[in-house]
Formats: sequence, C-alpha cells, structure tokens
Amino acid sequence: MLLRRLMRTIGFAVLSLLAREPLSGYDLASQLRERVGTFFYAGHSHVYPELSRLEKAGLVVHERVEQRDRPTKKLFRITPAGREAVREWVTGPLDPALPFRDELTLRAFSIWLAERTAALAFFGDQERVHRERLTRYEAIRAQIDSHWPTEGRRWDMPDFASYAALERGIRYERELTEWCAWMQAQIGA
Amino acid sequence: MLLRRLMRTIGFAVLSLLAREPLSGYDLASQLRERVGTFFYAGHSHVYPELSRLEKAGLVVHERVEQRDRPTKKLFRITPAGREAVREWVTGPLDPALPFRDELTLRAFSIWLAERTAALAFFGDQERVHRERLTRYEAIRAQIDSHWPTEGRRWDMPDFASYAALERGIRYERELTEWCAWMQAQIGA
DNA sequence: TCTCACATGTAACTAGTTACATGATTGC
DNA sequence: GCAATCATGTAACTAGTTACATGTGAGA
Repeated sequence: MLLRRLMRTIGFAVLSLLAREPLSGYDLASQLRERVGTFFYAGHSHVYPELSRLEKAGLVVHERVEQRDRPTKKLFRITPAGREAVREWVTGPLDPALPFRDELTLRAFSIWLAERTAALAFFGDQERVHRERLTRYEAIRAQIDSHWPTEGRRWDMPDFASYAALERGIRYERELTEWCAWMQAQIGA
Repeated sequence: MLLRRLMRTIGFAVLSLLAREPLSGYDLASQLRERVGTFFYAGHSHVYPELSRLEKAGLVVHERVEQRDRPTKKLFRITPAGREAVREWVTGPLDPALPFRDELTLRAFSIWLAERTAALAFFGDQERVHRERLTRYEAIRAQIDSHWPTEGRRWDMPDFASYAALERGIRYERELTEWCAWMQAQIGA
C-alpha cells in the first residue's frame, strides 16, 4: 500500500495502542512511556503532531470529552481505515535497515583500553542493571501466569500480544545479563 | 570530564576505531559499515563532519598521504588526549536513557490483528533472517577459534574486544531466532 | 569509454528530543 | 497559595539519513 511511505513507525505505535482502546493524547503518551516504553518510546511532544497527521490521513478521529473532575480532553479513536493500515503493516515487510546503535557493544569493542578493575566494575554494574530488569519482567510474567489459565490464551487476543512482547523483553534482558557475566569471566580470568 | 558533554557516541565510535590504527575518513566509514556496522552504524556523510569536530577538540590529527596508485587521502590519527577520552568513556557511566525502538517487538504487540497464516509467515521470515545472521557470526567465531589458541587470548587485546562484540552478536541473534520460533509455536498451537 | 573502488565533502531533508508555554482541577 | 496530575500544544535544537557534488586512477 502507498500509505506505508507516508507512515512512520511512530504512527503505527500510536495506532497499535488505539486499536486496543480509544485514548487521549495524554494517555497515549503515558502508555508510550510506561506500557510499551521498554521497546518503543516516544515523548508527548511527538505524539500530538503525529495524531494530527493520522487524523488528516483519516486513520483516526477525535471527539471532545468533557469531564467534571478533570480538564476536557480529546478522545482519539481508530477508524476502519486505521485498523486496516495496522493490519497490513503488522505482518508486512520489515525493513532490515538497521541503523542500529548499541553503545554497550561499542564499549566492549574498546574495552581493551580500560583498566581491569574499571572494566570489571563496568560490566558488573551493567549486569546488575539488566538483572534487575529481568527480575522485574519475570515477576510480571509470574503474576500473569498465576491468574491467566493457559487454556484461555489465544494468540489473537491483545493480552497475548502484550505477553509476547514481555516474553521478548525477558529473553533480551537475560541474554544481556549472561553476556555481561561472560565478559567479567573473561576479564577476570 | 566536561568533554563528555561535547562528545556524541558517534565520536567515540570513530575514536574506538582510530585507537586501533590510523585511518582515512573513507576507511573509517567502510569499517563503520562493515566491521562494527552490526552494532554501531554511521554513514560517510556523518563521519567527515565528526572528524572535523574531533580535530577541533584536539582528539585527532591528520596528515595528507599521497599515494601513487590512488587519490591522496587524509590519514587520521588519535592523539594522547583522544586516547584518554576513549579510556574514560569506555567504562564511564552508560546513560540508561533508552529511546529504544524495536519495531519487531512492536509488531508482536499488535499481532492479534493479523491473520494466522500472515502471522506465521512473518515470524517464519524473521526467524530465517536472524538464523542466517546467527549462522554467519558463528562461522566467523569458529574460524577465529580454530586459528587463535585460547592461551594466547588476553582481555586487553583489541582482538579480544572484537571477539567480545561478536559473542554479543551471536547471543543477540540466537535470542531473536528462538523467540521467533516461540512466537510461531504460540500462534500455531 | 566506461565502470568500479577510492576519496572527500556539502546540502537538504527527516526524525526526534528538550525546552517552552499555557491552562484546569484536586488535594494539601 | 502551592504542588501535583491531567491536558494540549509549539519552538528550538540536535541528530541522522539521503541526495547531491566532485574528482583520481585502475582495469576491462
């Protein structure tokens, strides 16, 4: 579809959230920070202009919602065209263009310049950081597992998709934790 | 050091390579594409301005080198100050600011919208892509292992640092490959 | 002659972050 | 009155990519 050219990944991130429930720009930004922030972050100043773009493209619409206890908000809702756009994108070709930048690996690439104690401390710190995240994610998964019977799980449910992203996070952090430990073993030997 | 504020990670990427050997802007860009490109990419149009910046900061110097068979080049060399800057950076605090954007995980987060066959094909393709990379990296490591005796390895050698980055790449690609397989198992079940 | 690798740069554009700017309502 | 949360946006800046622009020398 031609649309793909006009869309940036941030647009699909917004649509991904709106496909689950209507949200205000504020809530969208909050979820982009907290819910999906570990794998796809965007600030609120990025969200508002993007919502305008999406609305112009007919992929979302908004309505003003007056609230008694809080300021009036704009509630954004995905349109059928928007839903179709996500559907096409989600299994469409993934640009293998990896302007990938991993500073941690870059540091490993230059670790030969460091002093042993500094190098050990660095990878020790990194191991702790990633082990903490790992532990946190695993706790969330354990929580889900204990409340969500395996039989009730279907891959085409939004909750499973969230679970799959969490699973990816766990594997990613575990891999990092183990590599940091490996680095220390190599340096310490 | 105050210098850290003036430096961007791309600057350290350049210095990381120059700490190993003097290079021209062209060679620098080539290595940034081929050698460290898998974990830290930058195009040549980014390298040249960065070299100017680094030279102004006194972290690199250059000399013209006339070649008979090829166009004259500028050979860049790291200065003692530059080497010291890398040394400080390499084990210094790593900004945990992760404006991390992983489109693959974002897609998993919206996979519930897809059709089963499209979802299976998508993660099958991704698994193939990452398994290919994994195989390629493992072949390189096997090559190194067969020529480089374990006793001769020291963590403070540039070659070990390259090996460590490769190890990280292998673990990263393996993790991704396995997760893609897991996704297919979940969808197919 | 033409293409490829080597070699260096700038310009224009796109993307993204941080800072700026404003305002309502609630609870302390 | 003041801080915090909810709420929406713009402006200025930083970073990064793609396209533009030029030129040498080797080999087919």
